[in-house]
Amino acid sequence: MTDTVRVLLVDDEPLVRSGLRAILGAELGIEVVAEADDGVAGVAAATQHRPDVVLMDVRMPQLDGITATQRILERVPNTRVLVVTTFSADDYVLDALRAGAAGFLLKRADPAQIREAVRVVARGDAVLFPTAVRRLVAHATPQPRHEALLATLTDRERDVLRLLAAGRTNAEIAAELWLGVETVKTHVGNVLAKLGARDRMQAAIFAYESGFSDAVSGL
Amino acid sequence: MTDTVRVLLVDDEPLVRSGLRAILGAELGIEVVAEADDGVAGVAAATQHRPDVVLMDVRMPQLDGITATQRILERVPNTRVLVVTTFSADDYVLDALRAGAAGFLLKRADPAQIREAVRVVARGDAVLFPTAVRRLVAHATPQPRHEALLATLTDRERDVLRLLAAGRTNAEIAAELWLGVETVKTHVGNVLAKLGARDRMQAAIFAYESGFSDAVSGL
DNA sequence: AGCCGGCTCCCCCGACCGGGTGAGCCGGTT
DNA sequence: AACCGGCTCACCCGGTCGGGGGAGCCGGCT
Repeated sequence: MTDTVRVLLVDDEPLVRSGLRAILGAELGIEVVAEADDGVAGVAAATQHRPDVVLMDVRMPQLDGITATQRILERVPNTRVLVVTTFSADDYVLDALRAGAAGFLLKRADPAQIREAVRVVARGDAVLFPTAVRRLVAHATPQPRHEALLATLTDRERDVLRLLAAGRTNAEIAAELWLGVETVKTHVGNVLAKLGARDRMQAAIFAYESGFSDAVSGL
Repeated sequence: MTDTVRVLLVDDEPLVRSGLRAILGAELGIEVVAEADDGVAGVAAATQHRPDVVLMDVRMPQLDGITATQRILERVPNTRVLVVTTFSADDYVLDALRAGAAGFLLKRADPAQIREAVRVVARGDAVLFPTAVRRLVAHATPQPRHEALLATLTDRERDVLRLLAAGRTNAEIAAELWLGVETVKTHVGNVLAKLGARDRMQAAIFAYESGFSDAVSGL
C-alpha cells in the first residue's frame, strides 16, 4: 500500500532540480529515480524508468512541458504528471489539463506542500488551483437566471425545445414526437413567448447557454 | 507559516467522527476543534469556531452536506470544505464543486491520504478525483475534428458564422458588417457548404460545439 | 497578360418559419 | 357545473431562409 513513490524531475535549471531532490529525497517513501533537463530527455527518462510521478517544468528548451506531458502519458499511462509553474493564473493550465496533467505545483510552495502534492497525485487524486477549478466549474454550470424561465415550460414544450435546439425543423420534431406540424408550431410559439426569444435560433442559444442541451451531459 | 490546521468534523455517524479524530488528532499541526452530527449543527459549529478545514459528509439528516457547505462558505468564506464521499463517481460531485467545495475524500482512503488531503486544502489547493477533472476539462475543450473544417473558412465567412451563431438574421449581419444582405446570403451559403450544414441552425450548433462561439471564453 | 480565389452585389423561387386566431379534448380545481 | 391549463390540430399571411444562377472588382500567382 505505502510503496515508495518513484519520482522523475524534469526542469532545465539544475538548481531547481537539486532543490526538489533535496526536498523529496530526504522524505521517507519518496525516491527520485531520475532527472532530465529538457522535454525530450524527460520523455526518454519517463519511458525508461516508468516513474509514479513526474515533476514537470513548463518552460523548457527543445520541448515544452505540456507537449512532453502529452507524450509521456501516451507511452506510460500510469504515470501522474505534476506541472510545476510560477503563477497559478497562467494560460497553459487548461492546456496542461487537456494534456492529462494530474495537478499543479507553485515553484514558491514550501517543502511540506511539495511533498504532500506528490503523495496526493501518486495516490491518484488531482491537485488543482482553486481558481482553475472555479473556472472549469463555471464552464459546466448553467446560468441560474435561466433556470426560472426554463421552469415555466411544460413537459411537452421542453421536449420541443430539446429537439429544436438540436437543429430539427418543425416537421422533424413533429415526426419524432408523433405530432402534427401545426401542434409543433404551437409549442414552438409558446416556447418563444415564454423564453422571450425572437426566433428558434435565440431559443436554441438560450438552451445551450443554460446547459439545457448539453453535449456532455453525464456530469 | 506552518500554523496548526483547525478542523471541524461533520458526520452523522459517531464512529466515523471518532475515526477521523483519531487519525487527524494524532497528527502534529492538525487539531480537531469541533464535531457536528448534522448539517445544521455543522453550519453553527463552523460559524462559531471558524475552522480552516471542514470534513463534510454528504448524506445527513436535516441538512445535507452540499447545502451545508454552501451555507458555511457564505458565513465563513476562508474555510475550505473537504467533502467525504463513498464513491468517486457520485452525481453530487459537480453540485459540491458548485457549492464551493475544495475537494473530495473517499471514506475508504487510508490515514496518510486523509491527512495529506487536509493539509493540501488547508494550504489553498483543491483535491479532486481525476475522473471529475477529466469531465470538467472535456466540457471546456472544443472537439478537434471541428477545427479542420473551421480552418477552411475565410475570414469573412468566420465573421458571418460568429454573428450567425449569435442568432443574428442575415439583415442584421449585413448591418453589422456593413454589407448588402445579398452578400451575407452568399457568405452564409458558403459557410453551410463548407461545414456540411443543412441550415444556419446546424451551423450555429457546429459553432457552439466546436467552441467557436464560447460564452465563457476566459479560460 | 491570364488565371484564380475572395469579396461584393443582384434576381428568382420554393420552402420553411413565426404570428395571429380559433377550436376541440381532457383532467384537475373551485 | 363551470372553469382553467395543457395538449392537440387547423388556416392564413408576411417574412426570412437557402439554393440556383450570374456578374463585377481586386490582389496575388503563374
